[in-house]
Amino acid sequence: MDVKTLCLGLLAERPMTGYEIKKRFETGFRHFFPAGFGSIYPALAELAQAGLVTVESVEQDKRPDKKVHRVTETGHRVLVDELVATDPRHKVRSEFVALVYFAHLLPPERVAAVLDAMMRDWKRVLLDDLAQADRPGADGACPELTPGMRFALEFGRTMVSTALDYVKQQKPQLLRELEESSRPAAARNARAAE
Amino acid sequence: MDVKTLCLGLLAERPMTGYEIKKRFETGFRHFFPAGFGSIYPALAELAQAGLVTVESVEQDKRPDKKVHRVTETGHRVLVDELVATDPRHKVRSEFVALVYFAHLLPPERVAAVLDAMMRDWKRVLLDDLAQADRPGADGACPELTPGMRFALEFGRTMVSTALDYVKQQKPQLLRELEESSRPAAARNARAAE
DNA sequence: GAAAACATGTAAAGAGTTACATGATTTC
DNA sequence: GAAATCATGTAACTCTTTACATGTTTTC
Repeated sequence: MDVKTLCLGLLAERPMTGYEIKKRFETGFRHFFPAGFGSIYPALAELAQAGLVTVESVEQDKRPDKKVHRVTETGHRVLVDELVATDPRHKVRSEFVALVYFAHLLPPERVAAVLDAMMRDWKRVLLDDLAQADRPGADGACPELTPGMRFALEFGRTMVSTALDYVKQQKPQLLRELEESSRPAAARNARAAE
Repeated sequence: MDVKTLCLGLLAERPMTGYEIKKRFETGFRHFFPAGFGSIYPALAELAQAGLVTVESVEQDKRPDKKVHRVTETGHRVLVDELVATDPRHKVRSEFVALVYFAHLLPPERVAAVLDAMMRDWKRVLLDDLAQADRPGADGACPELTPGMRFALEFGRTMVSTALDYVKQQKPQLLRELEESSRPAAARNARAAE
């Protein structure tokens, strides 16, 4: 499954512009399928070329035309086929965890900064992105959430808060242990320098 | 950060062959940074060419030569620089959550199968991969775990079991709700067919 | 007799990220 | 005066995935 299929799925809810789709990816999608303009606009162009969506240009003054995309019948059929054929995978790629894994190679202050930065990020995701997604009428939200959407949203919240709690709780112990194992080395270095 | 840096970091523990590195990626790394032969072998070749590791060929009969990789002094410096400069990110890409998000477009049996497949997968990760990683002396495990490694491992366990628990707990409700919202449609269709 | 473990790689295709390119309006 | 919102896109780069290619030994 790629960004193209996700766009098609979002458009099945209601017609949208690329810009609106981007907003949907940010709120409530970011935590399980990140995508930016650089992948969304080309995806929409391909969908249009394949006849899976139609594009209607809406003029605006002092702005580029809005391009409203609508799923065609073929598009809907292709979407369902694609979804049925997709294997459920779940991949994590975390520079954060990798950095912690190699924490023994880093200065403890840097490790502390890494943990803090990640916690800040997750807090923002919880408060800004995921909190918005179920307010009907909120910007970038879906008018009415299906059971699957609620499941996905709640899954995201659960995972992000679990991650946040884990880091918050383990941080003091990690830093203590790192300093304990680096202090003897510092002592050795000091002796060697004499 | 890419597979190259991760390989360099693993080699900083002790010299290894590509095959051994692959095993390390499978046990205890898979949950936060997946990589296969297709990315590991080219990464090792690049590290060697850049002088960050040396390669020693060890003859074996009836098998291709083992190639043992060792980090050079330059390699170690480059590794630390790279780690210090890396921003902590944490990305999830989940076809699984996407499928659930679009569950209303799928037959409920398919949704049930998707949930079951994912739970099976996560159970295997917990029992096969993550369970091995801290047994010192176990195959593909690190001789002695640093505080950071323990943190990363426990983080993985926490996240995977949280995901598993969430799906296990929410599955009945999701399926019930999906069938409730599809049954009216079936009724409509039946009426329309008369 | 089949499957898994051991052991290395290449090549092409597919996908996503980042930076570039433009520009008015509104809000802080 | 700066930053965010609205609104579109392209192009180059980087990276990963998948399939190909080969072959023995050990375990079930």
